[in-house]
Amino acid sequence: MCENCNSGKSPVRVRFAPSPTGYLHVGGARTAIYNYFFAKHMGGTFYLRIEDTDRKRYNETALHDLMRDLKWLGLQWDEGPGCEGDCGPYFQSERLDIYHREIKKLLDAGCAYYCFCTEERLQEVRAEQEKSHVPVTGYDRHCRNISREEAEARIAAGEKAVIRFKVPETGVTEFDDMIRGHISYQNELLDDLVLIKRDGYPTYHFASVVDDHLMGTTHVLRGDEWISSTPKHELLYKAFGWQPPVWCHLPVILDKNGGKLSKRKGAASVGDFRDLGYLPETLVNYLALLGWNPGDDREVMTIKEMVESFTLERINPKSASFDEKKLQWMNGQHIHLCDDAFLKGIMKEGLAAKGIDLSKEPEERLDEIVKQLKPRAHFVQDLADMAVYFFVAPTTYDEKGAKKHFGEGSKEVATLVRDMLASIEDFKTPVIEKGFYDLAERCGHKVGELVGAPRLAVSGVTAGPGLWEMFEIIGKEEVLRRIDVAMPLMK
RNA sequence: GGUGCCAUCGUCUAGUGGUCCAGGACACUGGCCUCUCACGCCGGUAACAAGGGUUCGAGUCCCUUUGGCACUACCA
Repeated sequence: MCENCNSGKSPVRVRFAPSPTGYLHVGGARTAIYNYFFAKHMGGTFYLRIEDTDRKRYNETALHDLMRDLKWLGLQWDEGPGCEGDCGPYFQSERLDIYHREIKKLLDAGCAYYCFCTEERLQEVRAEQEKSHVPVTGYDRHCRNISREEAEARIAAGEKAVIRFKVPETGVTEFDDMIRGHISYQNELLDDLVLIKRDGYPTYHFASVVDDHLMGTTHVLRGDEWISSTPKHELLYKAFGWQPPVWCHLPVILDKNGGKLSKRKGAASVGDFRDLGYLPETLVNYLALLGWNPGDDREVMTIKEMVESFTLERINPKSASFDEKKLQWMNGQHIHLCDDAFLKGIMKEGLAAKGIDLSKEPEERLDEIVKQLKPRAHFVQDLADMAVYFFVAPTTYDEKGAKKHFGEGSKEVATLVRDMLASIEDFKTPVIEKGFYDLAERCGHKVGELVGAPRLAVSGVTAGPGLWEMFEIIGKEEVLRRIDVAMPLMK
């Protein structure tokens, strides 16, 4: 073990310590983001530790997805699974010998004891407490005074036991939280928590304290839900004679209505948002801003910029509501920030998935399409979705648009436009534009009255890039052909 | 029930006793740009939870109330 990891003036070492039981929730993702930002800002180490001590809930797929999602977000860990460092193993299930070694210290020091209470007895105690409305709840310390000798004899005789922490019955446990300040708990309200379970695995409380110390963790940035267990952890550090880390409890992320963000009600995991078409940069940026700000008015930022500005002092204690509208806006902003070549790649993939063959497409034509679509995209798949008609003629026409643009008189207008276009030799944007303006003047229409029907005929929809640009990209012959095809639908 | 945490526009937030009749962003909305839709630009609506203190002065400090959330497992 690397006892020297946390010796002396140790640089920052932080961790993300998920338990592989389900998908990576955005709340968990933000915890990872803050840990990552802090480590990188301080020039420290960000490590990943897998808290797989619950054998019933362990899920192999969850573990795989978790690491995939973290990498997708760009939060590559410096140490952890796949990047062994000096403090491994990074799976708690592989550290059982360590926990047993450490629990012995506590047992020897009289800070922990064996407990033989059955599940049933515990339930009865709990039920009794609930019924009588006693202010102090939790384990009644039934086995607290069984001597070490007696306990070991009973275990040798085949009895099963857990090991509990001997929490002081009086006094106050205090600690400082980086973002909430000073917090204190009366010890009498704390119960003797289980450290080692009946199956020999440690509980979260024990394993995380032992590992955080042994792995040299200097700052613990974790979810709010841990705040009420922190006095227990603090007491554990004290029992071991170890220096506790700097605590930093992060507020929760709520849904639009202030409730829990859950899959049932919509997107809640990193994977959900990826599937929806969000860029990882967007998600990281948005999540980071949910509870933190750089201290100035910047909002759309790159990961590099956020790392540079990140400080714990600027994290908010207040829980925040997730606003997908703003996320959407921000995705558009990040799409603007992407370079065209990258976006072209995404568009090509999307089009290929739609069965469109791009093998004969000149790259310059694809570049031009990306240029036109980029400011209009809010989701990554918008690029391919909006690009389809550049390659395939529409087979249907937007219903509302047809009502508006294929109505009385549209055939006449379309014919005029068609003939004008047919007469253009150099089918380029400025020439097409001039053609429209000249035609408008000639026939006494406004340009606006000339574009609706041709746009719908050629693209099938009413919204999109500038018509002249669109026509140039699609090309003269095809534009004329599409207008001809739609002509019978006009009146 | 107990304990703890939290509390500025609908939402994310700035604000660390005077420079705040509270600033920015999203959303909403009026307008500009314009061949459509976006983008962009200019404007508008909109908040210090309530009540007590402390202070010459409070969004900022203290107390109470209210509300929200978390924990109260041999799950994390």
